[in-house]
Amino acid sequence: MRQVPGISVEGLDEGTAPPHLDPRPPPPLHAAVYDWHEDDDDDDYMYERGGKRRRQRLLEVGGAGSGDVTDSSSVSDDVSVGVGGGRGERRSSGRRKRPSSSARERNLRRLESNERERMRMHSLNDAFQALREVIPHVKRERKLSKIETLTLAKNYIMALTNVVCEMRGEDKPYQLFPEKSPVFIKKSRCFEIRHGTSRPLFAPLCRCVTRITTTAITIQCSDALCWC
DNA sequence: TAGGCCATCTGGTCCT
DNA sequence: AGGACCAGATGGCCTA
Repeated sequence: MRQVPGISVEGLDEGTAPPHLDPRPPPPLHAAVYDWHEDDDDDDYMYERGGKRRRQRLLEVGGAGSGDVTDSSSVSDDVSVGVGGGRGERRSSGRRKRPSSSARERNLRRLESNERERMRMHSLNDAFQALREVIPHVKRERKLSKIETLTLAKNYIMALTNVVCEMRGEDKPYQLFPEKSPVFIKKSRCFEIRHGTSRPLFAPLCRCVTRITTTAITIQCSDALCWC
């Protein structure tokens, strides 16, 4: 049984996530994965974008360190493919004018920025994982998505706050589980939260069958909506 | 096979 | 000025 401060939770297994869900980061990428080129006149630079797995494949196939990885499906020469841009701005060309610093300098700064961003996202994912581990939800045959994690955490906090307030004889501050919710959990889920209350409590927490007693909050779901 | 979810890259903007 | 933050773009993996 997993212990949560003040609350014990049943129905959570300690199984690990499937291999494909392993949150650990892959080894850092390096400059060879970029298909960026300097023209002879040293005025322009180009680079290729894409997902990590593709670049990892390119690393394996194209040879690390070559700095000249190519692919038949590569878009590095296809100027119709956008190259990012933030805050709603769209770029129509994959070829951009380089600023005053050299392409190599700029590429180095970009790599450093990428590394920092990766680390930032990894720490964010670590926080998500830590949150998943303290949220009571059903059997972990499937890892909670980020949106599910946030929604469940919010609802969990609200439900517990209501329980505490009710135990104190105060009004419950939160109206839980409105009719419409943007998040659904697709599989049937059932779990039980045990806590140390001294008197029975009953609360309609959602469309699920929910019962709060002196020792437990029991929630059973037979359909798609649960804690969302 | 389409859609969901995710990791990563990227450049703009904000903050210290 | 440099790093953090943000959101769009992209591509890979998985599941229904």
